[in-house]
Amino acid sequence: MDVQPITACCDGLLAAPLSEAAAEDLADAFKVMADPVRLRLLSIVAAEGETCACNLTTPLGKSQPTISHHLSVLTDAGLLRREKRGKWAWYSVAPERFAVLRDALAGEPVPAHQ
Amino acid sequence: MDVQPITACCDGLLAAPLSEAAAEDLADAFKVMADPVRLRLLSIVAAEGETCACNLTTPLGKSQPTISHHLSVLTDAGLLRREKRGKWAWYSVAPERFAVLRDALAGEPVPAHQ
DNA sequence: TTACCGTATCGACGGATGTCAATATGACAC
DNA sequence: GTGTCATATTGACATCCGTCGATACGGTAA
Repeated sequence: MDVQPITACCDGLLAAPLSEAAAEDLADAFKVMADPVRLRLLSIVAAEGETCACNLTTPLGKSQPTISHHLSVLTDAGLLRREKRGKWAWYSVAPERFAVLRDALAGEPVPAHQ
Repeated sequence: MDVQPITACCDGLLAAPLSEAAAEDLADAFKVMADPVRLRLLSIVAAEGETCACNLTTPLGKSQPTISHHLSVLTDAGLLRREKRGKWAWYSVAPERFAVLRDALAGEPVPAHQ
């Protein structure tokens, strides 16, 4: 109930002026990516495939509540999927979600400037 | 003296685990994008082409120091270029910089999952 | 049931950051 | 020179957010 739609935008923010609402949504999406612990969690889960949360607490040198918090943020944002099996929580990446951010950054074919 | 290099990463953060340093750099880059005012400034400058700062203060409903601050953040991050002509400051987008973020989000060809 | 374990939530703290009023800087016109 | 305008900087404030210890929840096993 938290996965924001990012409705308005998305021919790339460089294509046309963003509405206030669209800018808010996009900023929220980027905010999720704007933390080194979350980026490392994403990269580890992506590399491992489906990963138990128990494998994620140790390697980043953060406390268990902190890791759990970041995993929730990533899951709420739709970047990770969580599946509970018994007492373990298994995480995997939801790659569809990354396309939204990538598209927002597109906007131009990056011409060699000048 | 502020444009961070984002040295280590960049086959996409989904390709391989990020080092602590690479994650820090990438997170800093995303942090710049994680503000609605900055996103709107980027989109306006991109749409207008080269734009005078005087055209940017009014439409976002923020004070002149606030806009100036955000423009500096974007410029320091290498996303905007600033050129002073007389007493006016002209801004234009530096699209090369966006590729770094886009590449970091690539990592996978986004397979239709399941 | 009780005991233990993995995970999530709560509450509090501290640091980062967006914001604005006031001020400084620097350029043009007179 | 003085005055005015566009922009940048400073300083202070409030809010957001990453972090952790303590605790709660839920499952498994005896």
